[in-house]
Amino acid sequence: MMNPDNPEVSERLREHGLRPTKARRLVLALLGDKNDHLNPEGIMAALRNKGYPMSVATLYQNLNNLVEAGLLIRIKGPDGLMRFDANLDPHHHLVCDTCGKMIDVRINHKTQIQQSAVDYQTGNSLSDWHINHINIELKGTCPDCKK
Amino acid sequence: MMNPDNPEVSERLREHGLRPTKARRLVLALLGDKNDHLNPEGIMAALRNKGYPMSVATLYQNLNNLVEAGLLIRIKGPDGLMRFDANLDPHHHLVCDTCGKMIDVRINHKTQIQQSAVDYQTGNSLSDWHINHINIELKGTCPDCKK
DNA sequence: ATCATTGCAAACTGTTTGCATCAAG
DNA sequence: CTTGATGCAAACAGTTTGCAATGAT
Repeated sequence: MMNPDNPEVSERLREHGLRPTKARRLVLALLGDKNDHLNPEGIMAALRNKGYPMSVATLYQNLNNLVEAGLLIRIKGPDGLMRFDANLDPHHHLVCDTCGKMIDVRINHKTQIQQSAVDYQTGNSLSDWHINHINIELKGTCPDCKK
Repeated sequence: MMNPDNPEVSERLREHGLRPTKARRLVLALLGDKNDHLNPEGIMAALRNKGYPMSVATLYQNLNNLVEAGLLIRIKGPDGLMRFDANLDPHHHLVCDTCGKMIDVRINHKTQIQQSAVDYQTGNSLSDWHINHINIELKGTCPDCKK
């Protein structure tokens, strides 16, 4: 993982109004370069393995802090558990039904999607709503699980 | 709600290999004609209001039975709680960020979406995956909350 | 009569909170 | 030194499970 002692990490935290404590630097450094969409348990396990155990309370508190500060995005995994994504650019996810792996994808058809969407029962357009976000989740089988 | 004593309800249950017990008929009848995407608590409340209280255990057991039997679809609400949908046709959802209302929408651009999707980091196509489901969630503000 | 279903209470899982100790500014 | 962060343990919410009583075929 990226070195949590890297001044850039502390910098980023301060820029977003958070004290650069050890716990935050560890979490941010771990998620910052990996793109694993870990859940809280996975984060704890990863940090424990690297010799930096952290209490559940601290982890959850800081995950909430980091999300509020805009340094992480909270997403829902296929199991319904929260996962955390350090990729802040708008993007979507492709999830493997078999192993749960989740990768980031880029999709460009937002406008068309929005235009083609109609109320399921009436068939009417949705122009009386104000749509501000489109979230696309692809599901399938990853290359490894296809074998 | 649709009459839970309607023979059609029992029929549907039997067709799907489930005994037409009172609990199942009530849940299926409630969700069958409404399109409210209720969560378990909401279902219990609705049934209680109508004079048919049901224990949590029974409700959850039966929701699982009905989903396994293919009579209901389990979806995740914006709050992360499960909700249940009796609309079995493929469709998507539009959720109000303010009040949580959730309506069904029809979207026709599956092929284009699938074709335009690329791995976020490599930019490569996803042809090494087998994609079998696309789930689109629109978020915004509903007509009532816009006022 | 048999076997599934109900419903209570207890277990469980993931997440949050209270509070005394500890660390950052 | 002051204020915020940590971590334990206890609380919490939603869901599941064990089991005796009950209901469906």
